[in-house]
Amino acid sequence: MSTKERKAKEKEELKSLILSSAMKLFIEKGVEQTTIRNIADAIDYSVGTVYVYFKDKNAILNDLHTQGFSQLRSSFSVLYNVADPLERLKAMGRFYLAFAMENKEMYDLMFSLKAPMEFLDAKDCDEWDEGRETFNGLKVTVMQCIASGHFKGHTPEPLSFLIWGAVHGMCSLVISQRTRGVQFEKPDTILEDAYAEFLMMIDKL
Amino acid sequence: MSTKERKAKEKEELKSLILSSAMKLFIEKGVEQTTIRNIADAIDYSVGTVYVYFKDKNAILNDLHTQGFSQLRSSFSVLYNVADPLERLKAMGRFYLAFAMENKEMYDLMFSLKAPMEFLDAKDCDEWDEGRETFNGLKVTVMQCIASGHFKGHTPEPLSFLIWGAVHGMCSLVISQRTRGVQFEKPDTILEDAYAEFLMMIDKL
DNA sequence: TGTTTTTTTGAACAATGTTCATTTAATTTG
DNA sequence: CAAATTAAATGAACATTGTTCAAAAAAACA
Repeated sequence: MSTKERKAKEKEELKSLILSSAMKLFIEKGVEQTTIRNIADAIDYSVGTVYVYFKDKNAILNDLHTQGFSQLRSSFSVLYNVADPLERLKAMGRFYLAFAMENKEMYDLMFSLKAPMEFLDAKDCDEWDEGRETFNGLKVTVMQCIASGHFKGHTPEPLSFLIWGAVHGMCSLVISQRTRGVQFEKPDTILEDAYAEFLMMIDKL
Repeated sequence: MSTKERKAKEKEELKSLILSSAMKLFIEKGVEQTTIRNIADAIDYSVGTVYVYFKDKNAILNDLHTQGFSQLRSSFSVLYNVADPLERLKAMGRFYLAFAMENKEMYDLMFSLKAPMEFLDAKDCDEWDEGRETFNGLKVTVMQCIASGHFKGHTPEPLSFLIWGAVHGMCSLVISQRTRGVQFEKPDTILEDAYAEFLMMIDKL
């Protein structure tokens, strides 16, 4: 059945087209400001078609959210060449920060917006695979740090969560514009400077 | 002019009524799920009246946001009795965490949602007074810690931002449900446990 | 070519934020 | 106190959303 295969491929392609177009618009004008009609217009299909391929807007958001985690993982993949766990941990932080700053809207979708999580509710699923996997990557590294003599007295899982929180927190404050008007002495480099503090902190643990 | 005063008071009261009713609904059903009609219904006024007292929904959000910072400040006010800056810093973190967990919707409004910041844009204002004041409280404490011999080698402002980020980050991940499905060994106490790690970390600086 | 299946369509619906001419109530004035 | 003026409250109406679904168009099949 050649036609069946071709049709399946075409369906996949249209689905991808909707996703990439949605992503583009989300990045350009923000998630909430992008309407289904916008997406439909951009790909020259009608509104109804979008709903053939996606149950609702949250489904699109959820797919994009998953895609974002792929990107993040692939950006992390280089790190598995770094043998020293402490160095790897530091690099992970740097990569995480860079990813967040280069993909602000995406980051928001991945770590802040409620919509993708609501989609999980909808198919009553407590599991959030992307999150667990990403966190485990961090936890493993932290455990290796402990195994090689660092972080004396610390417990791996809560410490990993703290580290995640620290890096995420700084990104989140910047992206949600809560650093605005705070009038830092050096506003342009505050993230890098704070990350330098983070590195120093890690070294003292 | 007694009538003028009374009228002004009545206006203030109705404004407060709208705000408190909105807050209640936001907490009950979430910010996005609460409509202006809901608010109007709750206080037995028409939709139009709400718009007499507030320019738009973001204006309500912004007022509530400001109110939230009052609350947070007043929760912090006890801390100025704590003479030792390091102890005060630790207590600030604890209070911040407690505030966030007890007022999740409010916290979201204060530190994550875009709407209150968009309102600032609307009256093209780069200043975000609440944020600056709250951050300064932290910075002053960190500087006192440094003055009394802690945090050697660290720079006050970036370090303060890192600390804010760490505590905020953990709250934000919990509130935005990104801890879900991560399957912590002890999910119920992860925040407290991570906070204990934070305290230990502070002590090592 | 005629029939069946698949895909696409866009008008229609409900819900939401928002506006504004009109009505209602309160206050002031003669 | 009655008329005139001012202030406050109203809710129908509009534009914009997400979403649905019967109908039309296109494609596949026989």
